[in-house]
Amino acid sequence: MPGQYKWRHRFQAYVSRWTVPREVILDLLSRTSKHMSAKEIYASLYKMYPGIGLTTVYRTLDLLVRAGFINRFPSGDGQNRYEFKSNKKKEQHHHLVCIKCGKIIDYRDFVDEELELVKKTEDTLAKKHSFNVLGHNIEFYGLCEKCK
Amino acid sequence: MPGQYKWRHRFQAYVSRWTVPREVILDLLSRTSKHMSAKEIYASLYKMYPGIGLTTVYRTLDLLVRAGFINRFPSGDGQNRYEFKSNKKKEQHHHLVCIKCGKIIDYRDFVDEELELVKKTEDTLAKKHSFNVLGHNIEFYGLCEKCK
DNA sequence: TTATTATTGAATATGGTTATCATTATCATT
DNA sequence: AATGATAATGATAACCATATTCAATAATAA
Repeated sequence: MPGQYKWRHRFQAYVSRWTVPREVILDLLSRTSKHMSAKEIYASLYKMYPGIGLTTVYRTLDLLVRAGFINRFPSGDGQNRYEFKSNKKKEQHHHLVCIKCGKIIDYRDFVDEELELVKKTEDTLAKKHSFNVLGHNIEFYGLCEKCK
Repeated sequence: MPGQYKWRHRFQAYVSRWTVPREVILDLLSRTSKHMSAKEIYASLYKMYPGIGLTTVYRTLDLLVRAGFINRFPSGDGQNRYEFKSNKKKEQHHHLVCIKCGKIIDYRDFVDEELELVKKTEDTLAKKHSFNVLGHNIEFYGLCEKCK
């Protein structure tokens, strides 16, 4: 089965047991470029693994966020969405969110400038406030073509 | 009473009636630099206006966000927080949020660079995706001095 | 293979926010 | 200043995402 042991080693630095739910959730997120909610992830996995529980999805997502595998960000409609954290610069992006229909567009404009500023800000804030900066959310919101 | 008619004119471009709840909620937010949740706003106002309802607080906050008087941002603990939107450059800032205790630090570093990049990004995204950009959220998150 | 115990998942609770609807208050008109 | 149309309010209950509880299950070490 492809990917079965793909993340195992890195994952087990954070938790002791490698289980099917952890495997399939991480695998799903690594394969999609969608920004999925917990419910969507659950629904998607349920087809192939009818035993899986929504509770476990929430728990595992939380785990994956803490372990740095995925990003969690609020999507404006009251729920969080999750995406695989890529370390390829090509795939780095931020979000443009429609507050009416919820559509999310990834944008990659000014990545270099953004990353530079983000890095600089992170370093400065970390020093200045003795903060351990773990990540950031940058998003623009407004009305998409259809909704405005 | 100070502030009683302070916002009235600008406000009434968006709604037809000027009411006590609208007055006091807007007034409270304009006076504090705290990032208050709906519940906190309700609790704070309840002392002086025991008749006020939580429902109205939520409704009014929503109104104020849409009318551009205040910013709403998710604070990581599942609830939203609100802050008065200043047009004084001196007061513009973004947030550094502790994911453990919820502490929020306003930072003002690199404001010029940030604003420039934000402006540029907004313009580009608006054109490129026919998006009507209404605002943005920029926040860094991590662990504060006490929690790390 | 077995024992240990981390992990799971069903059920239930929690907590922020929203919808409903009868009552009340604002404000243009008189 | 009084009236009346209706916008706005607030109590209640519903809703929905997420968290907690706990008995059952399954992953690893021995």
